[in-house]
Amino acid sequence: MADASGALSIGELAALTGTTVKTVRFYSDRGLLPESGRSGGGHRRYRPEAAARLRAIRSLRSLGVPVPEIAGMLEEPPERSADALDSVVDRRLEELGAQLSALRWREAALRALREGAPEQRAELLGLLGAIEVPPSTSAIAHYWRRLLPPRLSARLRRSVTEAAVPQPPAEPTPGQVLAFARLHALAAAATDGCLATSRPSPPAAHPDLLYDGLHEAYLLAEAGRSATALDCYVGAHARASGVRDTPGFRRALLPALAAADHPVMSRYWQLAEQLTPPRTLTLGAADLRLRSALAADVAL
Amino acid sequence: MADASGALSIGELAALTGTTVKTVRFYSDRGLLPESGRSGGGHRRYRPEAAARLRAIRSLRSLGVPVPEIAGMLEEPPERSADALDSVVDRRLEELGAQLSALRWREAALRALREGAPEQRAELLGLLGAIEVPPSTSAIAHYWRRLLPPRLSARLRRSVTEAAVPQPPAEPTPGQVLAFARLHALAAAATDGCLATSRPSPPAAHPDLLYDGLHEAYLLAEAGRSATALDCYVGAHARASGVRDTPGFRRALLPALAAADHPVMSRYWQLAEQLTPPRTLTLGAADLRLRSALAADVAL
DNA sequence: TTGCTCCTCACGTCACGTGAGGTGGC
DNA sequence: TTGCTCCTCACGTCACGTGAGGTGGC
Repeated sequence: MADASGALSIGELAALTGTTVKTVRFYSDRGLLPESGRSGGGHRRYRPEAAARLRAIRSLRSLGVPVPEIAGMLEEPPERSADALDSVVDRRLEELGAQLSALRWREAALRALREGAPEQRAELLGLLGAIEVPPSTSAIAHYWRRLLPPRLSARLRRSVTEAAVPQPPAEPTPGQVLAFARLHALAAAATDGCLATSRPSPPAAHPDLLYDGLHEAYLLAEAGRSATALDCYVGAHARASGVRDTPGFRRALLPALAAADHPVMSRYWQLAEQLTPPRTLTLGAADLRLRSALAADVAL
Repeated sequence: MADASGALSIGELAALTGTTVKTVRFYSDRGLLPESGRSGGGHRRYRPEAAARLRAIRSLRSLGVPVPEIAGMLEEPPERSADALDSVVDRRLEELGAQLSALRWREAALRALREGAPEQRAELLGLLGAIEVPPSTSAIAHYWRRLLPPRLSARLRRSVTEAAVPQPPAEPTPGQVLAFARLHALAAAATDGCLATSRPSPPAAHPDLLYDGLHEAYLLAEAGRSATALDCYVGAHARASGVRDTPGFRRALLPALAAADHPVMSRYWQLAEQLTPPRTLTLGAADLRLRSALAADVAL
């Protein structure tokens, strides 16, 4: 029981707030909870206001705010305390967002592992273990940077890479985690292996002309403007080679594109599609669509 | 470089697998990664197979499997290893589920705090800090168990409590977290305060008859069978008092119910509704609907 | 005097990372 | 001999919980 002056012992304070003596001692030693003094025998004494302060500390702790941050907050003068709380809460929300996406990714990865056939497990474990949690696209982006023509401008190198590298979804399905892991493995193998020489398109004399034109063609194709898109697509290839778009060029273009194809690329786009939001074309799918349009056009 | 026999030094093994020497040493000391021996100077040596084992360990770690569990798995004989992996993965998925719901709850709680007006912050912090993360319904269930008539059978006590206590949602909105926190505070205040004597219904001579009948009436009301529901509702009250359902009883029932009302209860149901799935009636809403039906019936 | 509370170390948790201080191996 | 690798302690992380061994206070 509190004495006549209202001072509390550590046990009373703990009981009053539903914590433990050990916890109160811990905060006291860290300076979060000032003692009003010590008794003759060295026992801590607290003022009644300490209960409210302790409850506030415990509330913040239950929301995951670390002890040093709480200490910093409590040191602020009263007029700054609202702002201090705000910034602590905002920081916590950011951290929580990152933790949540990491856990969601892990959960989907574990499900992918469980859903796999027993004899696949070892392979799956290797694939899944090779990606970070949460995942990083840097290996895939690096793969693209090496794949693009060396003479491509930095601007196009950046924008093509951005368009070609799928973003890991915030709430991935097991299949998407697996697709991402396979993409990662594909990129890693190509980067430090012999496949680094494969190219998504035939070598072009003027890569900037080619990629700027392709970009426009893909946008037109996605917007459903097939005829204009095809002209733009062929025109880009023609300009890149320094020639004009003629029926003969169109006939020759198709086998030239097919010759530059690499099986790894179709695999890449197939995986990337699984990571792409619905109703959005990957670059690979857009290219494929334009090549069919070209084939139909040439066949006329 | 590995020597003629293929043995690896700790640094080679680390480089080969993309880990650090410190990490390899750690697993070695824990017995997860057997050394093939030591060199004259005490340097660890590893067989080439150690790389695959180390990669498997790192994969499992990246999925959050604790080191002792990995150690247990690796000690299993090969024919049990698939099962061992399964059970490790299942256990991890369970833990992850619990962690995810705790984090989602925390996130919503922090958002609720941020969305509140500055002058409310202290009160909100107190409310939110009083509930566990993830939340427990036990305080609210306890409130109900004390609230129900002492002579009610254990069966009905359980089923009424189950129906009256809302389940915390798996993906709560900030508003829902706040509603749950307020319910919790309401229950806690009533349990250890003077409000524990408030009753949701007038004292009944035969509480089992009353609650069984009310349960049926609520189900009928929820199914849209209003007329039958009203008869059932009034009948339950009549039987519980040992009388028959007459026009006079109906006229007297309405004020009797109103007299037994308590403002805390309407607050309770208002909060509970925010935690109830859409298109589902709370007991309170069902009761209210039946009382309006009774009022309309009496007014005829 | 008997319980109960309270005190101060010291250690454990989990998976390593970071030195310190010293040595092996090409 | 010079770098580089490797060795073994020992300590730090985070927020307490768990004793041990001793004492205050009614």
